[in-house]
Amino acid sequence: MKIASFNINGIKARIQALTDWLDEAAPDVVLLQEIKSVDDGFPREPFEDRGYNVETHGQKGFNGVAILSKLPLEDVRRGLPCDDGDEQARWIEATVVGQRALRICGLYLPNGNPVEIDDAGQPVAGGKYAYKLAWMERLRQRAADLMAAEEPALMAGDYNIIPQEEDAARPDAWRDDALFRPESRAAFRRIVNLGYTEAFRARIQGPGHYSFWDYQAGAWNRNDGIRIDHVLLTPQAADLLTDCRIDAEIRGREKPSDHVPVWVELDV
DNA sequence: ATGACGGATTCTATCCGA
Repeated sequence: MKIASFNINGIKARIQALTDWLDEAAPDVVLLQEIKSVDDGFPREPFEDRGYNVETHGQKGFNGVAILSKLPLEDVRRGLPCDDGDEQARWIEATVVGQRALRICGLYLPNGNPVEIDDAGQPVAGGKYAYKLAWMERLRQRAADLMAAEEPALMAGDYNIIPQEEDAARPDAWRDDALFRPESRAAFRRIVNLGYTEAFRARIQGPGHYSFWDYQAGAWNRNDGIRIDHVLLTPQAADLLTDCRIDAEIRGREKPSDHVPVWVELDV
């Protein structure tokens, strides 16, 4: 089963690029981020015509996540638990019903910029950086519950985290950014250290592998990228991992997203 | 260099992203 994550930066603007990629890559499941659409405005037909079931968790203008699946989806849940009235649509999960049940979670982790830190080094309450770190703590709690279930499950999406220096072409340019700050990377490690396998690094080592290139300043042509889209696997899912790739080349096509898909193949 | 580029809504301006 081929499962992909793709931050498409606006579903309505990406119909052609997304359907072209779907026809070539033929993923069984796609976790989409930044659909930038309300549920009723999501263009379902191009995907249903290709045999995908569609589940969305959208909001007006920004954010929004969705699942496309050729297999049936059950027990769809929207939003992280204990979200305390979080209005931002950043989490959707469901069970893919195949020969073996697989729990899949799609996430769009907050960017967190600008970084606001007080004199004691604490994130300023109400700021975007504090929101990012609080969201990551809620994610950690959900990740711990998933781990405790001891079943095949994955959490994939735009984590807005550069895990290591090798995951940025110019790490020094990101040193004080919310994507690379020590607090952000530590929060990411607290999740991975619950026992998750970061699929890409389980398969491929070394620098030069990116999933995002800014639209500005010719970042793609200079390969000035960062790797911020990740797939985390429970041990029971990691046992099934046979491949993980980043489809970087589609960044050079017409009207691309600024992110590219990352996908895993699971022997299920 | 509080810039650029691109998508969306508030739409010939502004907000947001990374």
